[in-house]
Amino acid sequence: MKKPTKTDDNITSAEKKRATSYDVAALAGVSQSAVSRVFQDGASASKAMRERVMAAADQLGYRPNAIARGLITQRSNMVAVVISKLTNLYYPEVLVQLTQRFSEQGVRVLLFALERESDTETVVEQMLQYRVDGILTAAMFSPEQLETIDNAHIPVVLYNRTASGHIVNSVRCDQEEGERWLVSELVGAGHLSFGVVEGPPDSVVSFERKTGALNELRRLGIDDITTVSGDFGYETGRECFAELVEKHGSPPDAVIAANDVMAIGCIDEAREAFGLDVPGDISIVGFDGVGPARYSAYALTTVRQPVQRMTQSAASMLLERIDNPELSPEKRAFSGIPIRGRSARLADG
Amino acid sequence: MKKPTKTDDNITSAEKKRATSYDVAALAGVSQSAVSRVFQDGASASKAMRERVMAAADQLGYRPNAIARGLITQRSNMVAVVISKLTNLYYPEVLVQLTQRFSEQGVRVLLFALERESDTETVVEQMLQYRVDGILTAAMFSPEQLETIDNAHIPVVLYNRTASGHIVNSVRCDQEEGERWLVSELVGAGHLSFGVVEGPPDSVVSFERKTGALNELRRLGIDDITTVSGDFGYETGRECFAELVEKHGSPPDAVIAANDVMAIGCIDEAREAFGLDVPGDISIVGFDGVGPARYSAYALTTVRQPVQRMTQSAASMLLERIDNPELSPEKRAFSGIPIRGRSARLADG
DNA sequence: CTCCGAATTGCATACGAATGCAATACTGCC
DNA sequence: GGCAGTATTGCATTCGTATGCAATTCGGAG
Repeated sequence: MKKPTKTDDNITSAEKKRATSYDVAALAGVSQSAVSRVFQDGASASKAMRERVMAAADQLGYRPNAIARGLITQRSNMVAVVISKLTNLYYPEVLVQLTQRFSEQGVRVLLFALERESDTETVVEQMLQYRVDGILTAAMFSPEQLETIDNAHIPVVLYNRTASGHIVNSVRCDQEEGERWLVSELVGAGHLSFGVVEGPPDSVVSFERKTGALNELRRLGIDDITTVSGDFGYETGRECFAELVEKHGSPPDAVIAANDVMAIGCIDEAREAFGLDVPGDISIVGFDGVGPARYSAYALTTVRQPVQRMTQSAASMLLERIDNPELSPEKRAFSGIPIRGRSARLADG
Repeated sequence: MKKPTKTDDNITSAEKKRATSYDVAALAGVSQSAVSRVFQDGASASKAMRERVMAAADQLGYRPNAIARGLITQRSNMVAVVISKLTNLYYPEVLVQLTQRFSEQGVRVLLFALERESDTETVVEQMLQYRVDGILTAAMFSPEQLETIDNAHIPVVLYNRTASGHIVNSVRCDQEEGERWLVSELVGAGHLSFGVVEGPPDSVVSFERKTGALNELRRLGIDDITTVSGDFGYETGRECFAELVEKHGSPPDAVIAANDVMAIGCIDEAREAFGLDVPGDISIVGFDGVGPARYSAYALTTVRQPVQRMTQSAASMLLERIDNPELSPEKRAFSGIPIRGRSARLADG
C-alpha cells in the first residue's frame, strides 16, 4: 500500500462529482489516454498499467461515459425499436426477445411505443437526434420518413411489414401463405360460407392476412364471404362475431380472424351469445400462435409465427447492416407453423 | 435570396456528413452559438435570426445531436426501464404505457430486458455508463446495486417491489390487501381446504402474494393448505394443479394462484384432466386482471391492478425526482380492484 | 441628436473520452 | 553491451453542442 496522493479527502466512493478519466489518470499517475486505453478492448496497455488504472478506477467508482464515447466514436451503440400498442397483442413477447438479442451484442435498445401504428410523426426526429446506429420497426413509416432515415445513412429493418415502393430490409412471417393453408384446409373440409374478421385499418399485417384469405377463397370458388373489422382486441372479436352473424343473416360455416385474440373473442361470443358449438357448428381460426391460443378452452387452429427465429434473424440482420452499411437490402420471409387445434373441423386427422 | 457562400456544392440534402451546428451557422452567416440558441426553448434570438437559421438548417437537413447535447448539459434525457421476461406476463402492457408516459415528457426510454428477475449483473453498469437520468425497475436489485446507483445520484423507482432494508421510492399494488380480500371471500363462502400456487422463487410479487394469502388463511383458522410453485406460465399452472391434487390427496376446495395465467392453467387442468366443474366443484382465483382473465371461458375471480394509475404515478414520481433530486423517498401503494368473476363461489351475490 | 437600458449576438471554453503521431520503454539477439 | 524492432505511453486534437461573459445593436425617451 502506498500513501494516497497529497490532498486526498479519502472519500470512500464517488461523492461529489462523477469521476472522469482525468481523475483516474491523476490518481494513478498516468495520462488520460492510458485510462482510455485500459477501458477498451483491443488497445495496448501493459499489465502494470492496467492494474494501476483499475485500482484507481474503482477507488473512484469510475466508469466510462458512454455519451462522451459515442460523441467521439460516432457510434451510439443504441438501436431504436418501434412498436405500436395496438399493432398486435403478441408484440410484447417479440420486444423482450429483441432486446435480449441486442443486449448480448452490447447494443442498447431505445424504445418507442406508439399509440397507433400510424403515429410516427415525431418518432423519426427523435431517433435521428439520438444518433441511433440502426432502427427496427414494427410500425409503418411513410416513404418520406424512410427517405429521411435513408439520407441519414441509418440501416432499417422492418418487422412483419414491407415498404410500399421503397427498397428496404425486412423480416416477416409469410401471412399470405399461412392464410392459404387455413383456407384450403377449411374449404377442403367442406366449409362453404365464410366470415372474415380483419384488424385495424392501418395495420399492414391485418391487410396481408385478409388479402391472403380472400384471394385463396376466391381461387377456390367460394363467394359467400362476409367481412367485418375490429382492432385486434378481445372485445371487438366478440362484437365482430355478432356483427358477422347479423350481416350474413346466420352464422357462416367458418370464421377467419386476423389474429388469435379476436378468434378467441369470436369463439366466446359464438358459444355464449349464440349457443353454438365450436367446432361442431362452426369453425373458427386465428393467426399468431400466441399464449392464449394454447389454452385448452380454445385450443385454436391457427398459424404460429416462428418468433424465436424471426427476432433472431431481425436482430442479426440489423447488426450486420450496422457493421457493413453497404450490404444490399434483403427480405426474409418465414413460413408460419400450422397448428391443428380443436377450434375447426379440418380435412384430415 | 443571397448567393450561397463561396464553395457550395449545392447538394440537396445531407449527403456526405451529418450537418453540424457549425455548418448551419456558416450557411446562415451567423455564429454557432446563434444556431444553438435557436434550437433551444428559452433562449434569446430575434425573429430574423431564427428564420435565417431555420432556413439554413432544413436546407442542410440539420438536427441537433442529442448525444453532444447530453454531454454538455449533463442530462441524457433518457431513463432506464428494467423488466424481466418471466416477472409476469402482464408487464408488456405496463411497459408500453410507461414508455408513452415518458415520451410525452420528452424523455426517452432505454430498455433492459432480463431473462430472470435476478439477472441484474451487468445491467447496473450499463445504465450508469449511459448516464441515464433515472431508473424505473420491475426487477429486483441487490442492496449493493441500489447503493451503487445511489452513489451515482440517480433516482430510482421500484415497480411493484420494495427494497429490503434500503430506503427507496416505489409504486406498487398492495398485493397483501388483495390476497386478504380473496381469502376472506373464499373462506366466507365456506371453503376449508386450500391450494396455493406460487410463482418463481426470485419474484417478489409472488412472495408477497403467497405470504398475504397464507397469513390471512391462518388468521382465519384455516390450516389445510397445500403449496406448490410454478413460473407464472400457463403450462406450469396446469402442472401445479395436478401436483396440488396429488400432494393433497384430493382436489382442495379452492386454489389461489399467484397470477391469472397460472389460475387459467389450473382451471383447464381441473376441468380437463380431473373432470371438475369450476366453480361448482372447486373455486380458483388469480391476480392481475390481465386480458385473458376476462375471456368468458374463464371469467376469473381476481384482483385487478390499476395499471393506468400505477404507470402514471411511477412515471411522474421518477420525473419529479429527476427535476428535484432532494425530494425525500416515497412509497405509493395502490389498492387492487376486486373482480367477482365466475371462477369461484363467493360469499354474497 | 444623444444617451441609457434591454435585447441580441459572438467569442471562447467546457463536457469526457478516443486516437494519430511521436517519444519512450522494453525485448531479444548478436 | 549495443542495436534493431516492437510494445507502451503521452501529447494534442477532435467529436457537436451549450453557456458565461463581453461586445454590439436596437429601441425609445429626453
